[in-house]
Amino acid sequence: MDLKLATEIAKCLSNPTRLQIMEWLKEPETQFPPHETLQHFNDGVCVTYIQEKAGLSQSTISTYLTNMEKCSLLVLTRHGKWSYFKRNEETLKEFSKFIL
Amino acid sequence: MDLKLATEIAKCLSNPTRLQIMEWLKEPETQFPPHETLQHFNDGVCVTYIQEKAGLSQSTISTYLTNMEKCSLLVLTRHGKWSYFKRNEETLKEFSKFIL
DNA sequence: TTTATATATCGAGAATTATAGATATGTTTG
DNA sequence: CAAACATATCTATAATTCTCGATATATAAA
Repeated sequence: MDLKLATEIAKCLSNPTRLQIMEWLKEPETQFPPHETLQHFNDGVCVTYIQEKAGLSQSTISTYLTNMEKCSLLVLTRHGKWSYFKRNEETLKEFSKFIL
Repeated sequence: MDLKLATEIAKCLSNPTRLQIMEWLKEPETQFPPHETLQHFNDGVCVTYIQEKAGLSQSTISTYLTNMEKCSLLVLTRHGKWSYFKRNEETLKEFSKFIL
């Protein structure tokens, strides 16, 4: 973890909606309805569910999630037409270690 | 630590200069010259030293530090005409706990 | 292979942040 | 008290971010 990456990560966390998404993704089972196709949350939550819960536009949430994935805060897994996002705990630990 | 405060903290950390200041303040002895009046770094580092090292204007650095203190990332102690800033490790730990 | 669905990307205007110079405030020193 | 020094605040402009609607892309269903 270097200064540049840590800055990008902090930028992602510096918006209430994005930070809230990170919190929601700690416990997808209690925060989101189950997915029809996937019977578990192993790969995270689809964009639509996150978008509906956040209440912002589809394009905004998609951009958020893409950027969060680019700095490795989130892991993206595609299944068919769906994109599932989950937290990358390793990055969060490294970021914590960097600032502490 | 709630979402609002955590967002403010992340905002402070989302700028390379501010994040760098937080890193410098981990080891003031190795990063800054000794202060003439204070013989230790117990209360942190004065604004001028930080400003000179960062290379931005006095007003910009003063604003940075004031905001970082407002969200309790830094602790301010005044001695005469000097303002000394040091890290608030407790806040950093709480922030880490919040995101992990 | 047309249509519907899910997500990504583009372009633009509004809102916020970055940063500086000028100036104000408070402290020390002559 | 006047001058010098350290820091804080004000004001303004440049740069960046926020956020959306429109549109593109990719997959699935009819």
